[in-house]
Amino acid sequence: MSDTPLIQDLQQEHQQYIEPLGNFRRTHNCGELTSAHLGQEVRLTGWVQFRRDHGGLIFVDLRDRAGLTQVVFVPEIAPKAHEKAHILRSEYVLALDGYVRARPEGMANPSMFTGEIEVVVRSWKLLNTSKTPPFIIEDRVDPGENLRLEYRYLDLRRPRMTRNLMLRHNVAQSVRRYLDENGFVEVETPFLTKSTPEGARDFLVPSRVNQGQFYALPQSPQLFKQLLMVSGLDRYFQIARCFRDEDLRADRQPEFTQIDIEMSFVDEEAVMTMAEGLVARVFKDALGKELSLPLPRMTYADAMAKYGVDKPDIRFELPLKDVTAVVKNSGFRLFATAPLIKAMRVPGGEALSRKEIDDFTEFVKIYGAQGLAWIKVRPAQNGAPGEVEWQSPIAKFLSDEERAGLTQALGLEIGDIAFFQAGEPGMVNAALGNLRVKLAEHLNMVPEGSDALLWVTDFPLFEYDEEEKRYVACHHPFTSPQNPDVEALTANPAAALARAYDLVMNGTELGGGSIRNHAAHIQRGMFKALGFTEEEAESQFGFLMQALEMGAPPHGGIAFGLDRFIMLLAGAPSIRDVIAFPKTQKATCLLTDAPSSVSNRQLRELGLRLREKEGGAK
RNA sequence: GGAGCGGUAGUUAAGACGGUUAUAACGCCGGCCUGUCACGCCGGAGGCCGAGGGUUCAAGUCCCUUCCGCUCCGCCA
Repeated sequence: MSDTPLIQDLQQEHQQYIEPLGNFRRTHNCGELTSAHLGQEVRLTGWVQFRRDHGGLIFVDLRDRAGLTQVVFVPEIAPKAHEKAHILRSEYVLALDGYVRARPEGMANPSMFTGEIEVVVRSWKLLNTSKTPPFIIEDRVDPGENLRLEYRYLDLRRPRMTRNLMLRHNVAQSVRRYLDENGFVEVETPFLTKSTPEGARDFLVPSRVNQGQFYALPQSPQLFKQLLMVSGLDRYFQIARCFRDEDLRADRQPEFTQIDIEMSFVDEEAVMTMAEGLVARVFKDALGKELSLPLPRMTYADAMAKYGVDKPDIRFELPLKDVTAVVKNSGFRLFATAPLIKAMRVPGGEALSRKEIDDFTEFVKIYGAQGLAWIKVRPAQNGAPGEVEWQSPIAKFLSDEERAGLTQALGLEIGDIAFFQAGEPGMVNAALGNLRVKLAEHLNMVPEGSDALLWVTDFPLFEYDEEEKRYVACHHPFTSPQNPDVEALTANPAAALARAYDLVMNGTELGGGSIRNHAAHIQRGMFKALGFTEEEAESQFGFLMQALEMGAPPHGGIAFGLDRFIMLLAGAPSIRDVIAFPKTQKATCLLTDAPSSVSNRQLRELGLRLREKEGGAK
């Protein structure tokens, strides 16, 4: 054993100083005192952020959720308070009495909101000690994600995280105010509900009372909000928790929150106008920013053609161009056989190094690309002024005519690079569409602090699922087709368009919605087109169709991903940073150690037995 | 299901070519310090290099297995 007292010993030794709160009432928080409060008697509570013990003077930065205030222990003014202050350590909790005074000439700290003043302590009490925290409670250093999640309550003490949660609160309140003012009624829908095979994997909850049967946690309140329209509620909203048992991402958690909205007697315009107003209100309330309305719109087809994705980031240009017609007959075999060839001109990209291009080539392989063809346009080495030279692995396959065609189609100029992708349309669009975003970041083409919102409309109604060998709903199966002719739907599902719309912000899908099928026969046609037998449709969604037959009004709605919205507003790199207690990528909670095994007794009550091999119950 | 990155002191990182006692900063502990504010100065403690196995005279470093965290593909109506 060493002579140094253990940290725990010190903390325990200090516990003798702990006093009860008693009838102490704070008068201010730690973020609000300024020169306007000079001379006032104040009482503060908070945590010790930093202690600067000068032997004589002792300074402490006291922190609560509102900010920091410097408090000072002065031996000449309060000798007892000063003497005891030597025990203070990081994250000790205290309550103090004192008065506000100006800091001496030239001692103000302009980087603190409360930097003009300090609180001179007259007396104080220790409310609790703290072990030395596993990491410094500060924005400056990011500890590892596992530590942050294991000690989430400390992570949330960090100003950045506290700010995110408060922003989230402000947005939620702003949403509630706007929707309330516009006649929306907040209704809670069940968490224990029915599993449906369409869409994401359900979280299942075994029923004790009905053994062998399961509830599902809702992927969204979709069906219930439609039923509320049949109820005549007219305008519904809910800030609703949703659950999807799918793999996680930086912007995806298994439980997340939607701002869920449904309206009766509306068309697309009415829903989109209302939704724009909501978003503008949030921008104003939470950020103090004006959003100019109406928001721009783009069809799905245009988005895919120009940006390769259905949620384009339009803060920068870099459009994709279809050059299939220009080069399909070239000597480059890949071009000759590809169903689609697209290219993207990058102004100034000629400066990209071989290494950078190799990295981008690796990047597009993620999306199934075989490689990445490119052309650099430079001044000719020993040609006449203005004459250009192409440096490119594929230039030798291109005729003069094809080169002229590309130059014109892409608007190529000296200093540019153009990237090409050829193959199946899905791969070509994914590869170039994602490369576009990657390049814009790499070349700093994304303007700081600018936000670009837009609507994407006219989505396809169906998409073909290669695995299941059938069409599935693009949005969800309750979305109304633009052409309600059920015969046409089943005859040519690929051509059908949906009355659906997505709101996109900076390349992220913020929300999406649609006008629903309120006529039962059209809803039946949808199920038929999706390959449901009448019996399947009846057993899974019979209750919906029965409701539609009981005077369902025309209705539609939208749902926003609250977490993603906050993430964008806060500029957070991960959705975990705007959720108080998120899960890891393996969907576990490091703080509580969930999920965990349960006793055999609990399993017996549910009528469940685990497979023998591994991971059985205790 | 798959690809990639990471795990070294309490924390953040360096060390990677196999070769003395494994570094640094911050934090922590002790002392000094009356205007600091990421206070300063002096001194000190702190390590199963994620875990297990292997190769070798010798492994933080090479090989295999495995656990944990992150990013991405698939998946997410």
